Amino acid sequence: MIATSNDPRSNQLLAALPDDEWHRWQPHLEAVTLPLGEVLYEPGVTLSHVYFPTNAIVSLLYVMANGASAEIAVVGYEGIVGISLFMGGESTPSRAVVQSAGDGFRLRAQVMKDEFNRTGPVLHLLLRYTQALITQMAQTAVCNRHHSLDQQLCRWLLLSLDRLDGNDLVMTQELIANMLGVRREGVTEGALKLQQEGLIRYARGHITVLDRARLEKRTCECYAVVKKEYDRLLPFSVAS
Amino acid sequence: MIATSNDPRSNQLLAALPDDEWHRWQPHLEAVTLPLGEVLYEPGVTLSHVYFPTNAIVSLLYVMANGASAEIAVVGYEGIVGISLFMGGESTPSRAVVQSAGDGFRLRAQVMKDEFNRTGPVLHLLLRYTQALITQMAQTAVCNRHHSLDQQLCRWLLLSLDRLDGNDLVMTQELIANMLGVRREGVTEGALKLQQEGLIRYARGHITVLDRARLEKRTCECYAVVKKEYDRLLPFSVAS
DNA sequence: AGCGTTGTGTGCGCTAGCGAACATACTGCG
DNA sequence: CGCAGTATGTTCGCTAGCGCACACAACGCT
Repeated sequence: MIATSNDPRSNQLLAALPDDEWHRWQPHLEAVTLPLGEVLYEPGVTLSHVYFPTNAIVSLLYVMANGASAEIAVVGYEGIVGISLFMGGESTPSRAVVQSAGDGFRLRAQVMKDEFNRTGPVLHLLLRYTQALITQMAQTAVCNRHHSLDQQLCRWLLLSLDRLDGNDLVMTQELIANMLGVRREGVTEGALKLQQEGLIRYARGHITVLDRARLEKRTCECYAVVKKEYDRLLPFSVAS
Repeated sequence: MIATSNDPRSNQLLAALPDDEWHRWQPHLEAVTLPLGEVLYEPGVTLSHVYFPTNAIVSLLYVMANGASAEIAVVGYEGIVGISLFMGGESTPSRAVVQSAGDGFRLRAQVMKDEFNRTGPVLHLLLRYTQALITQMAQTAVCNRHHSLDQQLCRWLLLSLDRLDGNDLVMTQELIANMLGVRREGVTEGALKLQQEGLIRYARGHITVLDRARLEKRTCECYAVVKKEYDRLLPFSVAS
């Protein structure tokens, strides 16, 4: 479902642009590779670009004063990184980090803002996307409050999988722990159970999902809520 | 800082409108009283109005399948309830409930959308507000993950206090527990400590904050992050 | 005055997840 | 080949918060 070449239209927001907008944007789109761990923006820093991942995944993380962190939301080929640019704040208190290496495109801040301010269909597309992102954040808050590490791990795997081509993810338990804001040992335990029951297989930073359906059964309602809302707000949205 | 009469301009978004917008809006603004517990919108239901609280406070809550709940964000005289209307989704998976009785104004959905689509300064004002709200949600997620019930209680008291005139809030521990998504007994314990140390005084659904400064010392960084971001994005914003 | 309702206080056993320390085991590099 | 670094597995004691049960006190209604 994702084009394998690095086609800008692999990003579903770009793909959803009407033809005339698309032709205006195209010359400004700059292809970028997004290596694991790359920081696309830091808290409080004015953004220079917005990013449209194609086959990369970007985490929006909040890092606390003591270094502990928590993932707020995740953005893949269905979205855009840097909404604060058109929302008007120019920066946010969070950090955007590449969670799964891949490619994407970017647009200079000024170009993005100019396009947004033309207030055609692009505006409504981006705002609907933003609402979907808001839902994801809200659900993350709920999930952090009420659900078990095991459930959250499943949710996280599913959200990542939805944004990837295939069933493999390159990801250590340590990194997952950072995203979820839990201990690495907790992730190890959860992953072990999943592996023993045959839902996933993993080894040294490489995870393969074997039984997606059972992952969905094990996770909390949060995954479905978010998925449904993305589907509703962005009809072209995330494949599963 | 808040006008005592029910003046629409007590709502800071309405107050921030340029004169010509304001004059267009004024005839459409309908004064409403917002009693404790009133539900302004339900998950998935298309909004009929947006609400501008003046001296009421509205909680955005997510209620799970099993009835447990968690507050996602809180809106007072600095904001607007029903952003999904102009964000394009028309509804959200969450519920808006009056957390502190008071007054406000509302605008019919169509009027709001028409105004938004004129895409003047109103658009940018509302989007900046939305970004502030996003920050609050993100920080709620982080706080739910990493901070103690005691800290969250302080944060909650402060956020509520910022949206009220004076130092009193009408609020039972049971309701606070629903908002925070914790047990009522936990809130009782936390509140007891605060009372013993002279930070607050309370009795049967009525809480008085005695020492705001020490509350701020006891809470986690989340409160300050949110406050700072509101101040930055909405320069007129929340008094303290 | 009496009574149900509502709000708060307390105790108890239980569990998930934490923090820390340490044990493997695989992998890539010199 | 050997070694350093990285990823995962395991243990142990500890604490916050949960679920449950119940006591009590204040309020407000008849």
